[in-house]
Amino acid sequence: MLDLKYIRQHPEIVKAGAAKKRIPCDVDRILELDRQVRALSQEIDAMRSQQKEAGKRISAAPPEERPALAEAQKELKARLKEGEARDSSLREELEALLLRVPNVPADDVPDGDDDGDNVELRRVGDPPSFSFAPRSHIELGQMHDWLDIERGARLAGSRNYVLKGDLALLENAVLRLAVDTMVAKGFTPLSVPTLVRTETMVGTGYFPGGEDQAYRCDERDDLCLVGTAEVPITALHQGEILDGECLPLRFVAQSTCYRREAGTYGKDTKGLYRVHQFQKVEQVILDVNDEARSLEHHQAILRNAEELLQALELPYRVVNVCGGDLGQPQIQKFDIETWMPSREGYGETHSASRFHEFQARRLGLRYRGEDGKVRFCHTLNNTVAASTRMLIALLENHQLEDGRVRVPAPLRPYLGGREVLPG
RNA sequence: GGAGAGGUGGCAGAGCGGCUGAAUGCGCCACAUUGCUAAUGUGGUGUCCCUUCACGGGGACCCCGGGUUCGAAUCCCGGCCUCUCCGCCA
Repeated sequence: MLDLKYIRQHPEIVKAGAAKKRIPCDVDRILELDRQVRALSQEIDAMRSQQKEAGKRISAAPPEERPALAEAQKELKARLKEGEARDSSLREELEALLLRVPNVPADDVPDGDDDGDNVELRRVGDPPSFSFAPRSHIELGQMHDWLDIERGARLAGSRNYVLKGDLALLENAVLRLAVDTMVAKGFTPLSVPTLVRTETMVGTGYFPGGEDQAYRCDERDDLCLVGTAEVPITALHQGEILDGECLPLRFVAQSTCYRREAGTYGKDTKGLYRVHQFQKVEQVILDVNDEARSLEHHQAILRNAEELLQALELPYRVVNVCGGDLGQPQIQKFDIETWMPSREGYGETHSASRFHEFQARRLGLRYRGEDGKVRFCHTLNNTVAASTRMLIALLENHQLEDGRVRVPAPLRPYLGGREVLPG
């Protein structure tokens, strides 16, 4: 959420930002409502002040005079009530609009309509050139009885799967490596709920707007399954005023991620690329309200992911996501796309975002600075490793001619020292 | 799931329906005093909105949302959460 004062002072910047993101946003209506709310609240405050004065006079008056004085206040009470009703309906409309105002993208976010306009920043590692016909992760999975998509679908519907044997172990190995790597960098490991209140989804910017992408409980429980651990981690300290001394907070958590993938029918229907449930290790940073530090963190969390990919010997590229492909909350986002031979291209595996105070403002996540002032935090996050897409990349990039798969060195300790799977 | 208790400022903990944005203690900050530290004394110590060039002024907030009342932290209803006991269970 943007500061209403900021919108009031810089309406053109907000409008231009929304246009760059291709997100419709009626800034003028917001400004109009803001004017009305402020004018009305002045009236209401004056009436309340009057009412308080009258209350004091009544309490000071002799008991026999009180009924008459109280009677005289009834008209004011009625007017106040009417004003408050108008006030709350205006505020309700204003709030609903404010929740949908997109964060203003950074200047170096490229212009563009969709992911086709994202700008490649760098490529690291060369896609493998095979001396044989490479197999897809699906073929490799079936060949070794590692992957059961038919039964996954029978259990849980389309876009579900079962990992078996060494592939199940490999999943755990990648996740553990990811967590351990981040802990070694000083991140605090968390184990967090994946079922959260709707309020938490709103606070992190997924709602309103992303309802179709989330699984929600029925009306008995006001709970949603998260699509990423970003949600519970970022919201961990919602509603708090943190001691500035304890910042930055760096967290890492592995969680199951649930995605409805509404509107993707017919897209990436085969294999593990687009599924309803997977495991992911996520890194989140909460820090003071400082642009320079935010930028540093953004580079750091991007680097953390790149280092992991390099250690796993996976070729990837980094793209600067364009305006039209950015979500509502982000200031800027860098995606990492890892080479996937079966796609004959790069597939998104990581997404590093910075939000400025957008999420913190919605969450009521603040801190007290050295000067004693209370400010909203800055938040950032990035993937460390998402299970299924990492498995695709590992199987397909490191496959051998006989269908076995080479295990990159950092994963071996988690697989009993094995250098090749199966084996 | 059944029965009870409770949610007040950084923490602990008072609070008759008006004089309570809130006693008191601890913590914290400033100043004073003392070789240093400790101890002691004095003062200060919430968040947010509107308004003002400024000094200042007005308002909201005692878990959240409704209600009663001229007036609610205080009474009533609903929700959320915590604790105790019983039941059930990984």
